[in-house]
Amino acid sequence: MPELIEVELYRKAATRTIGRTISAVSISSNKYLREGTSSADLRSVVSGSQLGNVRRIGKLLLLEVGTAVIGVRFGMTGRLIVDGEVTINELLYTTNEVQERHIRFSVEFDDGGTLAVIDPRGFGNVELNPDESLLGPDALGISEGGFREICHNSKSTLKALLLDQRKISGIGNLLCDEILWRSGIAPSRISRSLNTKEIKRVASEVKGTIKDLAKRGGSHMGKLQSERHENGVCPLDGFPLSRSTVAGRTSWWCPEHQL
DNA sequence: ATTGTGGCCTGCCCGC
DNA sequence: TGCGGGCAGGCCACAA
Repeated sequence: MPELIEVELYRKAATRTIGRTISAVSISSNKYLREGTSSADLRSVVSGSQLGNVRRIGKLLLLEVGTAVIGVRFGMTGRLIVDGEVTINELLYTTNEVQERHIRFSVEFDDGGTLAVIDPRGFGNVELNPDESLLGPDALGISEGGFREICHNSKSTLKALLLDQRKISGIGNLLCDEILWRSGIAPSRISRSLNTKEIKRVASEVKGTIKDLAKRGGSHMGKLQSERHENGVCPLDGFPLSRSTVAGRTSWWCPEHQL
């Protein structure tokens, strides 16, 4: 589950390749290219060019090459390998073993180095010049006022809102449950029903939780994570956790303190 | 505008 | 020992 935290680590690792000249790109299969991007386009844009800036919006990694931008989405099991070094050693719901057949995309540099995406399940994709305007503000940069406005304009549940990358980008299912748990808000709460105090709390926990989990080692290092299973109990009050599907996603939450 | 469902694809774990 | 089924969750297409 590469969420904002993991993709930020990928971005940092990718900065090591800024300024290098690209000698070749390869893609495992056209299936790994997003609809609208062809391998010929990709090749013509990058051949002989230098890698420019490396940016991130939410879970989307952006590699600038001349005037073009290569967007990389990591799906559930994608990891970045820079010069043979795997950026993250442990990811949930997948194998962490590096297998050649799982390399989906790679950029070779004329100095012999590489930047590659390894993604066992292949849910990720590569897109040329992705429409960045489709993504909401990055979760780490969201302001309280901005968050209040998003809440007031939404008829959906808070869980659906936090996971909606068009409204706020970077939060995945695990981060989401942890944020809600720390905020004391049930996932099924309608966003518009939050009072000023609650909005303040959630806005603060969005940033606080991401920063804290980054320190703890990743999206899967939340305090709730170890109890996200049958018969799990709330680490805060010991109450049995509830499991339900909200916004189409498995949600674990404490009915005692999340209201 | 929002929700639900199914699909993509692989690995892991469980029960038989 | 091995096989099948269920499940994990990011993201998209589609239907309602």
